[in-house]
Amino acid sequence: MLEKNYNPKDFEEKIYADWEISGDFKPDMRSDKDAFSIVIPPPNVTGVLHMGHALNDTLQDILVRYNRMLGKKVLWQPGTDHAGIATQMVVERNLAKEGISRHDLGREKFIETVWKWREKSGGTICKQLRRLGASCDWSRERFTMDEGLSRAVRKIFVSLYKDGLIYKAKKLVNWDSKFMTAVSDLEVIQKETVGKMYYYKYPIEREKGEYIHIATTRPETMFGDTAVAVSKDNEKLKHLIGKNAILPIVNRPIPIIADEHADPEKGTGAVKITPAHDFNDFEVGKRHNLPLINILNPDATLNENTPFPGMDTQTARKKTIEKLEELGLMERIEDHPMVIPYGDRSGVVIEPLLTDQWFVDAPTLAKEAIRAVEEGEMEFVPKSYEKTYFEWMRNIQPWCISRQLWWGHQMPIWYGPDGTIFCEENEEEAKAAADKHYGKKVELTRETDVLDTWFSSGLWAFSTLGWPDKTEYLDTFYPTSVLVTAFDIIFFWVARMMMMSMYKMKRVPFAKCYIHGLVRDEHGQKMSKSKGNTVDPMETIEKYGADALRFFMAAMETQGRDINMSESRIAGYRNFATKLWNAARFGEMNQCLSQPDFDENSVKHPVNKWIVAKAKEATKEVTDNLNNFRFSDAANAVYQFTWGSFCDWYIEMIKPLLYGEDESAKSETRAAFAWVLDRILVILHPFMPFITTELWNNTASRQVKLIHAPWPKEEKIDTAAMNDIDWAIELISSIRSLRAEMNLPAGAKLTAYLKGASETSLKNMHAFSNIICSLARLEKLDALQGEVTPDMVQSVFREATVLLPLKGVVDFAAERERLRKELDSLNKNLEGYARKLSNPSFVERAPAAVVAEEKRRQAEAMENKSKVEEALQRIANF
RNA sequence: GGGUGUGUAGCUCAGUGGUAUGAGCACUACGUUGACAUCGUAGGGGUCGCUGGUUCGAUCCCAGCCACACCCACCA
Repeated sequence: MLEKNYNPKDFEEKIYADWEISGDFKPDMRSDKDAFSIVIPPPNVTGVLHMGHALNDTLQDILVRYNRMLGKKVLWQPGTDHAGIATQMVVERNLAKEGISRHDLGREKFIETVWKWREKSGGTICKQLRRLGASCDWSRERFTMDEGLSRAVRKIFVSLYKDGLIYKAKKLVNWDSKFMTAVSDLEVIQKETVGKMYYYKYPIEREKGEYIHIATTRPETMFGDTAVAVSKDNEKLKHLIGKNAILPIVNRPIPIIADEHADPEKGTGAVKITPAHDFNDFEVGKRHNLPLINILNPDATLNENTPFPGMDTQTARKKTIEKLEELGLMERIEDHPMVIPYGDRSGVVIEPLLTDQWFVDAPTLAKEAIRAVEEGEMEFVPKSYEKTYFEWMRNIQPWCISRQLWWGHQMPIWYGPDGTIFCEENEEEAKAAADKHYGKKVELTRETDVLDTWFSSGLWAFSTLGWPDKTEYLDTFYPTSVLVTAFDIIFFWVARMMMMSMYKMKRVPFAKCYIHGLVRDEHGQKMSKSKGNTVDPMETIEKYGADALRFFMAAMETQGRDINMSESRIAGYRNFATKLWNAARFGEMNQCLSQPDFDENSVKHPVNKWIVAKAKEATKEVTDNLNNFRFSDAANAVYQFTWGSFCDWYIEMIKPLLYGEDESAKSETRAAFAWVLDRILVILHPFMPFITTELWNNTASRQVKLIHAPWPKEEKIDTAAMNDIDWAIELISSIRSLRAEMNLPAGAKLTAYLKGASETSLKNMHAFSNIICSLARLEKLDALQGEVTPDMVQSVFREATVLLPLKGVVDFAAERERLRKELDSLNKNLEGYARKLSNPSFVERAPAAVVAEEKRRQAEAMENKSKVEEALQRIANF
């Protein structure tokens, strides 16, 4: 017996454990059906589940469960990401509590500590994914730092290096002074701030009283200036070109050069050029062969190339200004809106810094990645994201992959005594290569830099399947079927996976890429810890059940839009689960048992025929929409059917049958009920796996587990049977509504009321009374088939127009006006139809079906016109 | 500066070239009839951002405008 109340906590975890223990998430490798695979976007090993994961993983689980029920070989490959900076940060923070820094431990010990930490705390998010119901094959769980994946990383790295696609270069990079590492462009967040613009002047060499006026937001960088640029078209300043300015305080002469970078309209028209600390200036420096002077230490304090070694930039800025003021060179300071780059993890200002770093030749790798999308080998859903992807890929810059961290994949690079680079997959090979190169044994030192986390993530689609080994899984599941991810990760991950996969596998990593939005708070604000508007999915699950949260995510997921969190809506879907639970209880109480040999096509009673047809219609809608990644439409179809058709109408309509005397109708109805409930459980299962499984297990003894139950194949839908009752429902609804409008006493029979009505009104209700008779039949629910026709319902509406004014409910004049307007509009339409149909080119050239449709519409409009005229006629009497 | 998207009921959002059968929540009235008050029945509530154009007909297509959001690049 089912419990009286739906209480998800009673069974969700138990059911999940059963699936996992029974190996229900593992693909059936012996099956000859198609493969379907998804690799999970690996959450950070430090992560805890947030609503974004809940959305992302719910969508994947829906696809995975649906395809599993289609009988395919399904693999959902799970795992976590080592998340270089994030993880190192967490562990360092823990150490700091004990007063230890990573430098106290040393590299090796520190890495050991990270591994230990991961053992202990790294599994949180995977546990939480289980709670959500994610049907990943956990036996295949991977971690980007696993030996297998690390091997893949080394192999790709060496291959890229040997193909000349990875190189070392001294370049200006984004430097994070907190972690003291380079970061990629993507890891830099630009933030709007109101800063200051400083105006001051540099004296001109050997020309007393002559100055060049400079404007800058960062005066302290002047010690790295190696030129001042002006535009050659700048009439006011071009006479200075070729002369030298004297850099104050340090009294270093620097040339005044002509460069198009200097915009005469901006600032003072003259730009100080600091090639080692500004990306634009770096380019100017290259054009003019300027020296590069680095003025910063790795921790962003000034170095010995400045008068203020060891000082942080803010203090140095003040000092510089003071000095300039003392020298009488400072002119003014203004507020200035500007954008300052910050590290996305560290939150500190990112400094452009000149260092040796390693780069991937992204522009070259991007070519194939672009082509694959252009030629449709990989499709974005929604398609509009293609544009974003192309835009980024076509303007891609070399990707800085080296990080001066400890936690991550150490680069497979060894240096010989003279600095010669040996890039091999392991130390032995590097040594061998070095021996060969030098003709003798030499000592090698390994590069200490580690790789950007996204380097290993880029290989995820094939490294998790066993590459570089040839494995059955790689063979079966690569390329994967679809990648599901949020738009903010397109550049970080999707683009890199595409590049890496096209490079090494020569095939796309996934056939489709479904992009969803972000989960925001209920007012559309981005969720963030600092705003305090985050909602913890675990708490939501605790309160409403995982099914309710999942269904919410599915029902809200319309392609390409962000989702606003709404607790009331989640509660609504919990209520939906309750509704289904109670419907199942109703079935149980009425002995509606699933019958194995039941043929749903053999039902006789109109109500049963109707619900069977409706169930098939809903199935088709769910199927079609899931095939097209239309999650909300799919979820709504099953919701509407279950609540709107099955619970609201079917159950009410079969009560007289179940409580009645007709035994054959009764047994047919019981079986039909059970069949429909089973159907609901099947098509709802991908969305609400827990409650459906619980009901499946408790309403009958089953041959198959619901998780493996076959998804219904395409079915013929008896539309005639469906229409009969659909019309009846519309009819009943309209009559109920009418009753309310007429203020009938509660419980009064409409027929009784009509008996008491005046002759005149009854006269006008000829058609209406027909419907009342139909209603009477309906309530008995016999001989229903074919009794209620669209015409009857039409007449209800028509007659209502007349009836309502009678009772003073509707304003007569307004009603007349409305009808006149309708008549006008119909006349206009009729003109249009007539014109179109008398146009020879339309009649001759348009497809026959279109012309027929036009004629049908014309006929319909004519009919409507006469009805409206008739109504107007009648209304005229009142 | 470049790009993308959004503007529909009180709120959050679906949707469509043919009178908006819109959904959930909120609201109002009535109702504890034997699945369900985590419920039922009914109701109120919309100039579908503004202005033009195409069309017999536009909320939907096109153009312009207004407002908002996001992404990319830059600002000495």
